[in-house]
Amino acid sequence: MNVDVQAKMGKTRLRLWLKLLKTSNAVETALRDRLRTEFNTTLPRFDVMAALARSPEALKMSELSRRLRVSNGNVTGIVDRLEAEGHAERHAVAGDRRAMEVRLTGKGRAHFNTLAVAHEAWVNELMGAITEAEAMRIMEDLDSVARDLEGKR
Amino acid sequence: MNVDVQAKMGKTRLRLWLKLLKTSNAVETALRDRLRTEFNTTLPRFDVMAALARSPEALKMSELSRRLRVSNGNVTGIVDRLEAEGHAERHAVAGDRRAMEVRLTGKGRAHFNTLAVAHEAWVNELMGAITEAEAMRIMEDLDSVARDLEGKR
DNA sequence: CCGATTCACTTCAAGCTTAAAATATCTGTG
DNA sequence: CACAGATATTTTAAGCTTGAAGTGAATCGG
Repeated sequence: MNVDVQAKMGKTRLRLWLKLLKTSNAVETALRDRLRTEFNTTLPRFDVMAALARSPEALKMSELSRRLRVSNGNVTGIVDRLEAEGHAERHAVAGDRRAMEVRLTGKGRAHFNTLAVAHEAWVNELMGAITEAEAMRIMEDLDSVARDLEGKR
Repeated sequence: MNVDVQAKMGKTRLRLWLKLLKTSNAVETALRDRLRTEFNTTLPRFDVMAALARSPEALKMSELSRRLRVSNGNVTGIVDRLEAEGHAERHAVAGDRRAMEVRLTGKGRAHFNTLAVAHEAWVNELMGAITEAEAMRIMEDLDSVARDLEGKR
């Protein structure tokens, strides 16, 4: 590829990145605001609850950390708060005294169901400008980026 | 639109959102890591320096806050750190004793130029899986979402 | 069985982020 | 001019996030 074309491509990718970041920040901010004002909770807590709700089994702290791609210390703090709210609980793991497993309480599960319905509706509203066909195509393109990044880690 | 088709569309948008979030988090995390390990700085500081470098005039704290879409208090902290590093400086604004204007120092401007070159190369590398044509199309789609969101605020 | 290493988790320090309160200053109205 | 309200910024409290250090427990090679 000639040098000028390559430089132009580079600028296009940079613009795409800035737009991607701006859009996802805007959507994320809207979701955070609504979780806070309507349900007095946060996105990290929602994410942890979602991981727990999706799993048929209780999850160990380290497994939560791995699935959500956040540090162990981070999970400690979020689960502390979920526990203080009565939405999750820690239990000892039989056979490994180092480990703790986490599960939603009944109250936590009920609360999450409410949150999840609202969350899905919000996302639909916020991304309403995207059609099914566009969504499919963008997902394919993003997949290629994700696969690429996966290799780098 | 019939109810089933609508529900399916909703799920597709939710999946798109999750993928968008995952991809932009992955790219952002890679950029943060590199800024930290290679230049001992952070994305928020880079963003503030970029805003200052792009502007021909010094910017007031409130103008930085508006452009970067972050709170006033946030800008106070970031500029404090840039100032401590010798990369930026505050000056009184003639005619308004409440206001402060911020500008890059010579050192800050030189440092930013280095950062900006590396940053653009990193973005190109991380988003290398996207072609020019794909980039243009995704940007159009994201624009429609952004315009939509703009109206809501 | 013992010592070294790895593993699971928590704690800590530092930085980013926000909303809300606090300060100081400015501006328009009577 | 007085003063009410608007503006510019900083401070504060709370939460999220990370990397690194710390604690205790499991495991593995000898």
